[in-house]
Amino acid sequence: MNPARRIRDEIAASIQSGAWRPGHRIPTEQELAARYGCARGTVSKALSELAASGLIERRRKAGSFVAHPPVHSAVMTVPDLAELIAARGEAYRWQALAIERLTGGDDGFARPALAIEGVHFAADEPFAFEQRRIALGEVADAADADFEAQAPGTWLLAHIPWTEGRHVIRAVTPTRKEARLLGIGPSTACLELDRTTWRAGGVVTHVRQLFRGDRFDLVAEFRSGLESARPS
Amino acid sequence: MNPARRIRDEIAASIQSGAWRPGHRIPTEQELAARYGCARGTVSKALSELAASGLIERRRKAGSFVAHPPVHSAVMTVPDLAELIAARGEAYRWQALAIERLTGGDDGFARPALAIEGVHFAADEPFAFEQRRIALGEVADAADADFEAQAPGTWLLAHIPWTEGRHVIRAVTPTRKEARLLGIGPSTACLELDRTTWRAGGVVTHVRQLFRGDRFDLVAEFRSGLESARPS
DNA sequence: GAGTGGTCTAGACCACAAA
DNA sequence: TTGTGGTCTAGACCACTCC
Repeated sequence: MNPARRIRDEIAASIQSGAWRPGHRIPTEQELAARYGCARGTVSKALSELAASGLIERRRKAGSFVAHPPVHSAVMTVPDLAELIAARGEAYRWQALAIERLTGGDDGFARPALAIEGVHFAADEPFAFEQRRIALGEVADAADADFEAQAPGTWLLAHIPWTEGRHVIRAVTPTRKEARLLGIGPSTACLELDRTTWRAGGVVTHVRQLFRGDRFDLVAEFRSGLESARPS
Repeated sequence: MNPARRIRDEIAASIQSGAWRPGHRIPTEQELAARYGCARGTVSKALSELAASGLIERRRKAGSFVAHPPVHSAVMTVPDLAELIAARGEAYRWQALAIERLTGGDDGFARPALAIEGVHFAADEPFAFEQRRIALGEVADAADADFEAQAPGTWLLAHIPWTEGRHVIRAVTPTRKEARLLGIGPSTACLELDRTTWRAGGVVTHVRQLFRGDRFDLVAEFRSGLESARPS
């Protein structure tokens, strides 16, 4: 077995089993190198990985310590809707309701922009209602895309990879119009997902998606950061 | 500047700016070492960090390539409610409604177990309703804890650090009883958070929390995995 | 077979913070 | 001042996989 991996995993096991409590001091790199019979660089690599995963905290001169657990950091996978629905084995369809070019006005979003409204369908039933703005200053190509044929999220994913962003998730009661578009009663709870997406400091797009509460839920997982099996 | 960090950041910038598209081949470690005038180990460290953050993919003999972006992996912070409310500057209070020891029966949860129901208050108004089970086989100490005085989540966080788990988030309409406990109308949408928590393969606790939709929302952020500033 | 990443070594120097 | 982590080097060998 990999020496570095072995050191890393044994320490991680000591922490996760509760044998080493938060605040516990971990042996120094030199001590570990002697104990495992390897070079200090190898120990350093193992401890660096543990620190990167948040399990331990390292301070110069003081040493390495078991970190205090973060309150809860979970990884949530927010799929592209077209892929999500296809993965469920249902037919996916996007229907644009309105596409408008915004040049003036001020709603806090950059101009010029594209404003798009539409509905995502799964198996020919409404699944989510979407309202989006795209900053043409950041994504000039978007002006030529055909958002009647392709959902803007799918297009953006293919053309603007590696963005940063922020979601806000809440439960809301839909407006009458929204309930009608989603084919639900006016008091059915909906999950609202607000996502703002940046690249290099500039806002690329903002989208508000409204899901039928009875058809969609989000899943988030938290692990100790290690052995990151690829989420599929 | 750190050579390793400099290499890492320059490559990351090339990817995030869109100059290097997904699939683009990155120079070999040897080429980069020559270009930056440093040892191959330094380059290797930089590329390993990029690979760990998911920005690139490395294959032996073939080389390193810009990865295809994950659909969306966002990090969600799920705070301890006592801390969350204290951080808002409001008074926090926990009120237990029922505490029961389960020895028989079968609801899919291990026995013996503790079943707890209660309400979290912020500024003396109901904030969330909670139903929880704790597996006493995994957490024997919990039998002696005073869950009238302290919310079980707070106790568990202090006594069982470093767990793994899974959240399911959805929007629901509360039952009459739940609406009454939360002090809301029966058609106010609520955010439901179902969390199962493991340690070493065994389920430690399961909790269902119901939040007033008008008082609570979740935030999740996605970055490129680098320069992880600690979420506060 | 040959090129690439993966890992390890032994040593060195530096930066920083605690004592 | 001193102990600790942080980083870098030059070299070595291995493992994998594409050709």
